[in-house]
Amino acid sequence: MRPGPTGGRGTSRSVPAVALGHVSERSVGHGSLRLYDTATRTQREFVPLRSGTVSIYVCGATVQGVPHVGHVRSGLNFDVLRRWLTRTGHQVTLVRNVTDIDDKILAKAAAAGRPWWEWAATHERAFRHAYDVLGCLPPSVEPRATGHITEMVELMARLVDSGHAYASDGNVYFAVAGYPDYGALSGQRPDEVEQGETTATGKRDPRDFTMWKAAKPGEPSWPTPWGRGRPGWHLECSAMATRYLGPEFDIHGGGLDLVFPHHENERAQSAAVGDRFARYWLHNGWVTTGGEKMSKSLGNTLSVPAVLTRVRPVELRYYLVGPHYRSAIEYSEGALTEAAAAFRRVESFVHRVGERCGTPELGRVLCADFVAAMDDDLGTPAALAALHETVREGNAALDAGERDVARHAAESVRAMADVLGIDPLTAAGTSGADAASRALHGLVEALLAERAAARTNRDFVTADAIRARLLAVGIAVEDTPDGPMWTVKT
RNA sequence: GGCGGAGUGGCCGAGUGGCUUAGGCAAGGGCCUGCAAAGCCCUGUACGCGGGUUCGAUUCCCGCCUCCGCCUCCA
Repeated sequence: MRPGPTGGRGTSRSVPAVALGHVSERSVGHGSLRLYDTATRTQREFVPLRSGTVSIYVCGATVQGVPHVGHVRSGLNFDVLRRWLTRTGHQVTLVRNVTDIDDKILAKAAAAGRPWWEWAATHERAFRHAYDVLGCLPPSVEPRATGHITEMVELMARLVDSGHAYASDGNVYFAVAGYPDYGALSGQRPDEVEQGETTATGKRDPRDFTMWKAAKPGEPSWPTPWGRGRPGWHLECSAMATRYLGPEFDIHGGGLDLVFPHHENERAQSAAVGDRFARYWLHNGWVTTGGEKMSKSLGNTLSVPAVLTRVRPVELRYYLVGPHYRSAIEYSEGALTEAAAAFRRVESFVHRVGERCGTPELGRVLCADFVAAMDDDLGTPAALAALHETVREGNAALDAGERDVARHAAESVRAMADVLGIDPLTAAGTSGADAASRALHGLVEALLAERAAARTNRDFVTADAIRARLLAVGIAVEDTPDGPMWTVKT
């Protein structure tokens, strides 16, 4: 627990009646966000290149299949980063690329007997839908690899001209020996490393990696000064990051597995032509199943659409955003269910306040503990603890009839939840204000009026029968000092 | 072989050289309630194993065990 100027958790616990005394308006632009930088293996204070603006490049998906919960964790983690930066007064530019040309896409499309571009487009839509439904704010741009061949060729030309790359039989390789800093990001020793694309024989050094692959019969290709071919994975991210964010930008993110070789290679390509490239490198941890990394070969039982048949989107988001972004998540149905229950506690608090005090606004006031937690390398676990403390204080205030305190607590809860993308009143999968909902509302209210009459007459048999009948169709009724509340159970 | 991560109470999941030993879920007791539900209060003393440093270690150091990731496509 980081002791803050207001005394931290101890203060809020011992003086619950002044629950709002421990929250504070975040002073915009004066934060002290610290982020763990993979390149230095330390937490560093985050200072953007240009004050007030932040540029982020996140490696998105290779759109070769249906997204699973591991894929979207990355998108979610960086969405939280983006929301926090925005909330603390930064203008954020977020680039999340789409790799739409790649060996696996070609192979899977061929196996399915479909055009590669259709296969890629289909799964790109699946990914975007998954991100959307889980409440990821849209990136500033989602560049596709195939749309940036020109930039890639330009970058390769610079590398070839400066002697950092060479062409051989239509392949273009990066010469690792000419870049002494190779390995610094990942901690790998170049001598111990052997790059994967060794089937090609034109390499001058086994450590060299492929930037561009020579055309093969039946595969798509684009023209270059060294012959037709298609881009390698590493080249495209360097080209697209630079295209949209310039030669130097603030944060480069992605999954832990991308550190080597992908990000090491990106950095080498860009640094070799004199670009400073990313200033901070952030990597999120894995979602594993049965102790093993969730790989694409495990089938689609953990695809996002499959999991969303069991919990609501916002509940899956709570599950994936709750643990620290750098720790591993061992996926389990039990833990997912617990996360859903934890979210519902927050949700029902906001609804309780709404029923009794009017719908709480989306507040601006955050707990000091919440701010401290988020500034500490996006400490979402401690941030959620602060949020839950506020829920408890708000519930207590509600029980004590202190409506103003309760309403303020709910507004603060909404503000904190919004930073995490789980505000119960706006998050995906939590609303339903259409015509059918209004009709349902009228019907339930009519039955509850009957039940109220029965209760007044102390005819509890009838009253309980009405409640049981509603419950049987999935509507739970709870009596409160302010009258009955009902919710549709999901 | 090279590089790196992890083992916390019934479960999930933070964190820390001792202090009010997060938070959630589940459990037990209590308050409230026609009942139920929700809510609130209380309870629960955990840190893989063996050494070492220390007044004191789950937290630092050494060794060991187990598990996992990257080095090939991967969020």
